[in-house]
Amino acid sequence: MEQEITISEEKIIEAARNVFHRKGFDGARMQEIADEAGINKAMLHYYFRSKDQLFEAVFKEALGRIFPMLLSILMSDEPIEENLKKFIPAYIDTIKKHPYLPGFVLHEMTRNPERLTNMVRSVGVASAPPKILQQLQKGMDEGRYIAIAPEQILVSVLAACIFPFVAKPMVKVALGMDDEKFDQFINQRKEQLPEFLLNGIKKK
Amino acid sequence: MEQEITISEEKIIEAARNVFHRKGFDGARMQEIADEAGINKAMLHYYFRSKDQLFEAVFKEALGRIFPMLLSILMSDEPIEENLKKFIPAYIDTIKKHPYLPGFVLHEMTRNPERLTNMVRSVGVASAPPKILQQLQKGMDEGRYIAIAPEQILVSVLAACIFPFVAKPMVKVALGMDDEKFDQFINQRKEQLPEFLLNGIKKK
DNA sequence: GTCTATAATGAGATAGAC
DNA sequence: GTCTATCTCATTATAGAC
Repeated sequence: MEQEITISEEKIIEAARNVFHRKGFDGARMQEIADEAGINKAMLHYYFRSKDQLFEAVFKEALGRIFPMLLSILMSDEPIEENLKKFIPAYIDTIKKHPYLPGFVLHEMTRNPERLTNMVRSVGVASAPPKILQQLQKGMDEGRYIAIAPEQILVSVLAACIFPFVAKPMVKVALGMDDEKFDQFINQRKEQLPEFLLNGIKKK
Repeated sequence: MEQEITISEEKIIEAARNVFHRKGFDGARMQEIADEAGINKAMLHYYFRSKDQLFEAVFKEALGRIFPMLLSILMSDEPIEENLKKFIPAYIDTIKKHPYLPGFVLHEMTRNPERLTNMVRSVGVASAPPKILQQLQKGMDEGRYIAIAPEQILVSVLAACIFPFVAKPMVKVALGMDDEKFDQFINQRKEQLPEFLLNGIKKK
């Protein structure tokens, strides 16, 4: 019997993830989630009580997928070159598996920024100064990197990884791609992005 | 009397823009738009007939703000250096005036990609090959630029400009900024981004 | 053109049988 | 645990007075 629970609960979460990721909280319908899970709408309430709580489960799961990735780049002890060459392809691969995840999180954060602030507060992230910023600063002081605020570089790195997925429809139209071409584009990006970004940091 | 029309209509559009940009179509409430415009809910329907049509007006306006900017970078005849140095600060300035616009457009495109496809089709954009891609290719062929697919560079440029606004809450938390600090961050970005991106393109 | 009141519907949530 | 039927409320949309 216990297995039944986990099976249904897992089916529900999976369906809810699909629907919430694509449509956001406001656009999602409990009926659609139930249909996608192949069960009855009442079951959603049996397991998760309300739409809010079901959403909360999906949103926390999403943060749980994103934050470790962010922290791994922010806090890595490795030199930046190795860090980016390892991190960027891994990051892109993870997003490929859940392509709607970044847009979902960004949209829901915009809709309700306090939720994020509260979560961070409650988890009590010590918010240590990211090591990657220190490393960038050091490289600049030593004249190896060009003089750009480390924060600007960091945001540009994340932007370069995440944005293509958030803007997929726009990219497809602007560059005349179908889904297959877009997938090739992402694979190419995995290879070429570290090179491009590192080249941007280094002094001539 | 005619003036009354345009005044009310303008007030409504402005209120609808504020609400739709922040909450998206699904999260927006006609009541909230009416309150924000300081008029009665019924007036919204008098002027725009339905929520769908009011949204359509706001969405078209949004595309009308974004596409000219995109085309101006894509199709500029100027050398890339001048193009980026002029375009990026101008782009960022425009977004600063409507900070929720990019997230709004991206979210609504994800929610309904066909709308975009249809619009582009109906406008019949000839979709000429972007000149900036040709210029990048030329620079590579001549050995001035590093060998990265021009499309990857183009998307990275757009990402670097747009992403900070879409991810504002995340950036603020990750880097411990308040609104004032974030504004300074954006101003700094306007100055430093062209430098960083051009450095990324150029060969050592 | 602008308002109040109300209709019509959609969606989250619950009751209760099995 | 799972389903059907139903309740309740929020929200879009309209009717009709002024």
